[in-house]
Amino acid sequence: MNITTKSKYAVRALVELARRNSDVPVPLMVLAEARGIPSQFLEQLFAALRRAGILQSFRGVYGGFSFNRPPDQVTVLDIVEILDGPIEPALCTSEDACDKRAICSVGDVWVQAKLSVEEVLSGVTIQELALRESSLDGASMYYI
Amino acid sequence: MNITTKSKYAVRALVELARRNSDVPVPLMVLAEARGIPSQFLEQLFAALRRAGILQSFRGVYGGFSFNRPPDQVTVLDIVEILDGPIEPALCTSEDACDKRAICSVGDVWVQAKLSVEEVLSGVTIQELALRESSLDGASMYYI
DNA sequence: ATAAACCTCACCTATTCAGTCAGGATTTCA
DNA sequence: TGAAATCCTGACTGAATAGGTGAGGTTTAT
Repeated sequence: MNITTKSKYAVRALVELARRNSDVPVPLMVLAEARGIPSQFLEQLFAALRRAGILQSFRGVYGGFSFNRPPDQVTVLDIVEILDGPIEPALCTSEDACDKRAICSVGDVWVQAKLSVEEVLSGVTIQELALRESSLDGASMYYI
Repeated sequence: MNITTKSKYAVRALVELARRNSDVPVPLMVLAEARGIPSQFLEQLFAALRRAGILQSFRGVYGGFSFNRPPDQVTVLDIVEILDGPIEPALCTSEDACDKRAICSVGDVWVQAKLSVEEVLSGVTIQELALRESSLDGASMYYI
């Protein structure tokens, strides 16, 4: 299972959400347009994130989405695993996928790759990404 | 682009090849059967590896494959890149794939993940994997 | 009642994955 | 020379996944 545009879109939208006033829910349409994401596609992703406990949603007028778990406690790995499933570079990484365990040491390589990706992605939170963007914006202001 | 069974099969077959006498070429059929790989599928993979300069081939009776580059100079990353293409966890990793560079810092995360995988896979050679297997075999002999 | 939002689930098209098939070219040996 | 063993090539295929779209329903504020 790869990292697909699902995770990519979702992370972008979540960063957008994190940068806004967290007191009021933000309509999905606003996030989708701000980041150039097909809104009906994003609906699927946010529905999954809500079920997973990352987001909360409010229906009706003045409805929208907000974080259920604070964005500094949501890692990129969380999002990837919810939307794209566990990272498995080549199978052999899960227990019984390979029948040649005893005679084949190749699987270790893929496991190492998996762990390495997980370490990177679990080390970055949505909050951090939002802050990085803010500092980018700030920097670019000097050039305007 | 993910890491698919192509790389997985190819690495296994190459390890098998590395463990055999390198003086004579080994028929693909032998490697395929030793590792449970569909032989016609492996043919495609080995053809690509030959074109890429990893293997050399000999036709006819007593033909087969042998390494063109010594197996301690062939990394797992080499194989993956030849057969499955460059590792790109979510695009944004290549230059112009993302039009939001200036305002989006999310791409950095995927780049980090990519680099991290590349580091792991480029740190392991076919020779090393072959040696690991030999030591596994040796160890298991104590229990027979 | 109406409009703004979320919710659900089915559907769809293109691409990729994991092979298979058919036949051809080259080399060795009898 | 002919047969056998091996590599070589390109087309094809069935299944799954990726990346959405569409149609309609439910909840809520005004």
